[in-house]
Amino acid sequence: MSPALECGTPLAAEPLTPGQAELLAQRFKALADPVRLRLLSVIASHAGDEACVCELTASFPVSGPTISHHLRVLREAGLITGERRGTWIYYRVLPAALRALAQALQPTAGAP
Amino acid sequence: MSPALECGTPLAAEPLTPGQAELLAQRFKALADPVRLRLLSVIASHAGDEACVCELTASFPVSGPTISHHLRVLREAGLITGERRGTWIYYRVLPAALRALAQALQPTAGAP
DNA sequence: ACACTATTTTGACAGTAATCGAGGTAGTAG
DNA sequence: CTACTACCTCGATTACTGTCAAAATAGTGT
Repeated sequence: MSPALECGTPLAAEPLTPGQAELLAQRFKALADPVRLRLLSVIASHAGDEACVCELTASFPVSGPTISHHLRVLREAGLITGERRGTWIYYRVLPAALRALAQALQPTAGAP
Repeated sequence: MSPALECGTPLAAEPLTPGQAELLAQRFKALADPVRLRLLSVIASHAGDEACVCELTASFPVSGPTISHHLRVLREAGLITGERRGTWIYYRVLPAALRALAQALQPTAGAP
């Protein structure tokens, strides 16, 4: 899923096409939840740049299935990736995806 | 509303507090809609860095009230500001707000 | 094969958000 | 004051999203 991560369009340079807007909105929608933002930041700031689901579940006042749901949303948005090692599944963030979104928000990235 | 725009916390540096996450999510939620993203980009890339509502309404396949609704969401998220001049109301983006959000996404802004 | 743990999937429910039409407010012009 | 334009607010409808409990899947160990 999400073949190309190309959200590099600087929002303020020229009007987004409906397609670009749809794609960007999909990514931002994944960020538009406090639990998901915290999940992202916990994973990103964790030692080894990855975290096991069990650690995440323990850090939030929501049920396991809910954590799983949010991880899936983040995964399908191309913001994180998960890898199974034995009993546990470890998630890590994809920095390029975050960087691409940050770039899209940059006000007139290369304007004179 | 939204007294301080301080979203400068770099998501990946350390786990967000629930409060920070709530605040950030609120802003990202405003960006999580294709119409709003396009409104933002049309305004930002418009000559004079501002656009009249009538121009916006004409550029989208949605009704006037819907545009008005989206502009209100963007306004209440602190991303744009509107000013009445005679019959027309002109909106412009607040670049600092976008920059703050971009910064929050920067992966480990100043990590060694 | 069985029991046990870790994680996801499924199904249901409640709350929220996008959209529109109808009606209201503000400003301009005659 | 009336008519007209630009924009907003209100109320209703429809669609989506976050959440949980229950059940399914995957792996480990006995």
